[in-house]
Amino acid sequence: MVTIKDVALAAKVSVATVSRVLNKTGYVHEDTKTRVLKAMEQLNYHPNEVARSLYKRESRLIGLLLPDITNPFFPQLARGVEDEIHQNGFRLIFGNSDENLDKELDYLQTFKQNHVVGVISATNDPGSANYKHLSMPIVFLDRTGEHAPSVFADGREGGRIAALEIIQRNSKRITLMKGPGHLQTARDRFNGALEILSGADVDFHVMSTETFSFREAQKRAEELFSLYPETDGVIASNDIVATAVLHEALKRKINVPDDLQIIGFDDIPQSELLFPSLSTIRQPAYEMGKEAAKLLLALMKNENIEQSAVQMPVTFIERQTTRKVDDNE
Amino acid sequence: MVTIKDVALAAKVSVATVSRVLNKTGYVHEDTKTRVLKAMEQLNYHPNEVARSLYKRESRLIGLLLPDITNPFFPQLARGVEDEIHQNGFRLIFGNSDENLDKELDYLQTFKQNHVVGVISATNDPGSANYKHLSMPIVFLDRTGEHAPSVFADGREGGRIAALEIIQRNSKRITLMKGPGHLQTARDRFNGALEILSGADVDFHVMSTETFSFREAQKRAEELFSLYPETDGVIASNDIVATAVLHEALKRKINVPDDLQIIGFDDIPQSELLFPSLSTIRQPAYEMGKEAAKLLLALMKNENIEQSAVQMPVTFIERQTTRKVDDNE
DNA sequence: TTGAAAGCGGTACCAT
DNA sequence: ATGGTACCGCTTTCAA
Repeated sequence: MVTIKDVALAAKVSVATVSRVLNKTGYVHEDTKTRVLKAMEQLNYHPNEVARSLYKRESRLIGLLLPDITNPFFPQLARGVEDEIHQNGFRLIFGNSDENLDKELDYLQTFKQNHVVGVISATNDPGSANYKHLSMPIVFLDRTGEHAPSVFADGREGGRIAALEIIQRNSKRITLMKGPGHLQTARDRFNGALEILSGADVDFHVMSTETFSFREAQKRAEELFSLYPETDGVIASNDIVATAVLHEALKRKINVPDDLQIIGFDDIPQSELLFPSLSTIRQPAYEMGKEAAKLLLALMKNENIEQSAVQMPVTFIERQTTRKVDDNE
Repeated sequence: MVTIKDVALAAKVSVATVSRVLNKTGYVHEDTKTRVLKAMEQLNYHPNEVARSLYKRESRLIGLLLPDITNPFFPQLARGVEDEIHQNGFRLIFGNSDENLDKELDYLQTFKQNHVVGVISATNDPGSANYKHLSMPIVFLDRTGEHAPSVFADGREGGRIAALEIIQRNSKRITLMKGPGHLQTARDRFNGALEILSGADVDFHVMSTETFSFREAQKRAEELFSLYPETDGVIASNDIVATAVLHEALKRKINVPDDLQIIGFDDIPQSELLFPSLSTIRQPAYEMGKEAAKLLLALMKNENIEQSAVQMPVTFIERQTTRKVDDNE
């Protein structure tokens, strides 16, 4: 491995000088700078980040903690984060936490041990002790943060929009699926929808799903249609659940969207690929990842950011599981 | 930050001794060992990985390079890798290469600068100069490696199986979609299917897709049905393309699987969620990730591994886009 | 069985 | 404008 010493030798200067041109700090004569640069070039020198990190007590690494990259909502987030930090010369240490606080703590620990300069976490529990005494900037992603820096979508508004749109399209007996109670984001969207439904002239009932797994959603979907066969509109807690409902409806030869409308939440990539394609409330996942990265980068430079909770807008994506809205209304 | 020095002070020993108990190396008296351990405990000491890495010239980090985590095939791979290395105390530096050799090189470079102990790469071009003089163990993932360590699925066999299964189920006029020519894996599965089709009593024609994007696949699917309306079986180059074909077929009210059978490739998670759910050739992505990690770990310990190209089996996943095979045949 | 000290590859202070 | 050198936190000889 070629070190700063080799470069110094080749350029006939001291390591201090090489360090100066490397970091563009302090005075260094144009000519010697050229010599040094040439030496670096010839030797194909790349500074050892580990040595740097040791002295400066900070690396060019950022920690990213996601519940499970295998869940289709998260890759978009991850990609947004990566694209943004990569531009700024940072790299990612990545881990899946499985919503497990011990695993989270373990990762946070190794992040620290590796001198990461900041972390982005999509934990369910931003209030956990894990984050209390974290001695570095952190931003929470996809989690409503009370006081901590965070980036999240406006779930409550999303819930409202979903309810409004389905009502506007004349569903009268609506089933509102409630996602896992321990997820703030799921609660928000549920409450938003509930708010509108309670104030509208429609019948509705609520059905809970404890996870976002397709398997469980399938079971609940079966129950839905046997218990409430009169349902003509479903507001699902996310796109996975909506997919399960659609699946079951098609299996029962229910006409979607004519006899049953379905609205999902998230707009994961495959929602568009379903047939009929899924109408849903879109969270701008990629952009959220980017925003979180931007916020973290800002936090790293400047201790006091004014706007440290950024709420991203959600939008209704009209596809084929909802009817066209009647112009005459 | 609490350092080894603090521990030494608290335990009234030298840093050397602390280091010894930390690494379980050399002699150290039971009693002093206990004292040291207690001091670590009390101070909540965690060794600085950066300092370690600097001295030893190797970290506990592994580099993972994927084309694009946003492509639904890759998260499974990533998860498999992570689970395996995590168990062994390693962590991941992760990057998306976008199949771009410069980005790849850039990542490989920063991996090195951070003292990663090995890399796992799903590059399209294992032969690239990028990997020629890489001074650390590497395993290629999802890429047929000629001589380098690699883990990949048996694409050729997958192609054969797809053709066999669709023929067995009585498709007579088959369209074989050919994936991007620059991807070895796509070529393999194509050639496997071609091998069987050419030897069978069926009509077939070949259609190329240059990417695996859903957009392009949609266009090609439209063309497929307008140019070859008599097609009664499609072997797609992967599940994304298969999904587009299914989409278009349903749009045209073609009865799947009665009048048209479709077989995909990969078995990405959403293939099961389609309606009708997609019959496909499954690559065990999660297991492939795990295998790659295992292989890398082995490579790191032992220079000479006998079996360094591990080929994983593919399986036909019978779902709803293929007909039941007739028992009487 | 333990400790002193050199060294990993940089950075930054202090001289000159 | 440049060089010498202490230091970042740990590991590993070497001596005691």
